[in-house]
Amino acid sequence: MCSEQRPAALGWQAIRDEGLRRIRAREWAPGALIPHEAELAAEFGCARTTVNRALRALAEAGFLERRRKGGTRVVLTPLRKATLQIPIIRQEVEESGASYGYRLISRNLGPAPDALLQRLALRPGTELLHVRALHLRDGQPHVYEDRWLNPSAVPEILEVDLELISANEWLVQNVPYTDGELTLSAVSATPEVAALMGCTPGAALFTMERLTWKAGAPVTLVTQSYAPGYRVSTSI
Amino acid sequence: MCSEQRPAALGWQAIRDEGLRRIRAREWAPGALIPHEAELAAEFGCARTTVNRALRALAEAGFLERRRKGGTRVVLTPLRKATLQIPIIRQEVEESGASYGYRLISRNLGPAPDALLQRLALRPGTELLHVRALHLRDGQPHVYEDRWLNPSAVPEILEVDLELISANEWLVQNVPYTDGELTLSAVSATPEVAALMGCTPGAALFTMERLTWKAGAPVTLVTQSYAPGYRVSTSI
DNA sequence: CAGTGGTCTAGACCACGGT
DNA sequence: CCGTGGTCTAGACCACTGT
Repeated sequence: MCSEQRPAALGWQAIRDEGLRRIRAREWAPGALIPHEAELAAEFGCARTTVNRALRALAEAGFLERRRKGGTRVVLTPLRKATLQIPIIRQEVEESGASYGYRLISRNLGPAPDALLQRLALRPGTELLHVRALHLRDGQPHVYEDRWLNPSAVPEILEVDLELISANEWLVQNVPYTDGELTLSAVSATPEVAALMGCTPGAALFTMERLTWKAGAPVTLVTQSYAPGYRVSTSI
Repeated sequence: MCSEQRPAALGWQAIRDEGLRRIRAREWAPGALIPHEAELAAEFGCARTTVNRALRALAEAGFLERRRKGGTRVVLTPLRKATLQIPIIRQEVEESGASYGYRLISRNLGPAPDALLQRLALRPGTELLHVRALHLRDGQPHVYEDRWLNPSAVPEILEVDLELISANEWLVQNVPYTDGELTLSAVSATPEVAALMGCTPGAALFTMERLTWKAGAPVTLVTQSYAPGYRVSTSI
């Protein structure tokens, strides 16, 4: 009946899945090169673009490593990746139906510790703005925040009334684009933090540290410690 | 000189950046619809495919929400996403130049607590394999692991000698594909765990809990608590 | 039903980076 | 140099879903 029958069109997801199967089955061995895009396109009977899309997805998921001219290799150590959403604390609190509050504890402009400046790649003696604050949830301490800001990267921050808006929100709304680094850890509450948070000294606090850069200059280093019992979930 | 001059070709990244700028500048207001792909393609003088690529990137990054027929909206709550790599403990240890060791603490097959079974959506009375183990780094306790396995999902696990290979590695190598859920928290070391880990009771332990599913059936629920001081970093 | 995003194609050019 | 992946194009058809 039909003379010019095309092979059933494979979607890029099908090709991705088949690639994943081959990786898992060791048909594509760890560390080994896999066929070129063109070759796979011929095998699967689709356009190279489609293969590209599939292999790109596998690379983003951490299964493959791709280099121009170098070809595509199966990653030796298949680290799984999880994407976790970094909440804006106010929104996270309000969306859970609780009321949000913010309390500034201290705000100081002055020379920062040398160890910190070294980490930020700043000259010794540079002045930073040091801000400590508490995020409240239904009036109870929810997150303790310790933040260093670099006025030479964001001079406007010195004019902001940090009693009214948290540095976090001001930055999100006013600093164009930042790349940075996120570090997660568990920290024991110091006596001082325990007093502020209303928890027992030594309690285990889930802690996120964010270091952000704007055009090569450090903008802020913030450490946020959540009240005991906080959990963050994501699907993998 | 040149008669048919094309406008300078914009890469999809440039369009993505311009889109991000408009979102940040509120030119595309939170919650509002943005122009169709075709419209933007006309504006930027490129193919719709290119616009699609850019908007898809912004959607994956969490700034936009897209629906067929519904159009593309700016997300109301711009949660930033971070992807973190879930290490295979053995590899993480060995790559840092340390030696890796694994010690099985206990292995019991029997009825599981009802609360746990409820969480796994299993019938009360179901038997699970309960495995506790220690991952060692240079002979020192590094991670305490408490794991529940569902033999009805992976019956082969009952035949595996868990003294020789950690359940984690066996699963990675033998269970085809799993989706699941990852939960991060900070936990205080119980006296028993502290004794096993060689740390002080109450110490803050960074803890990852993973619940994985295979075709609708729960495979394993594992809680891994890292020795004090552990940090996990990622770029954002 | 109709509008919007999702995807595929065939071809082309380019950028990177091993050899 | 030259092979490989990265990307763009113009057009097409499809899938989902709001009206």
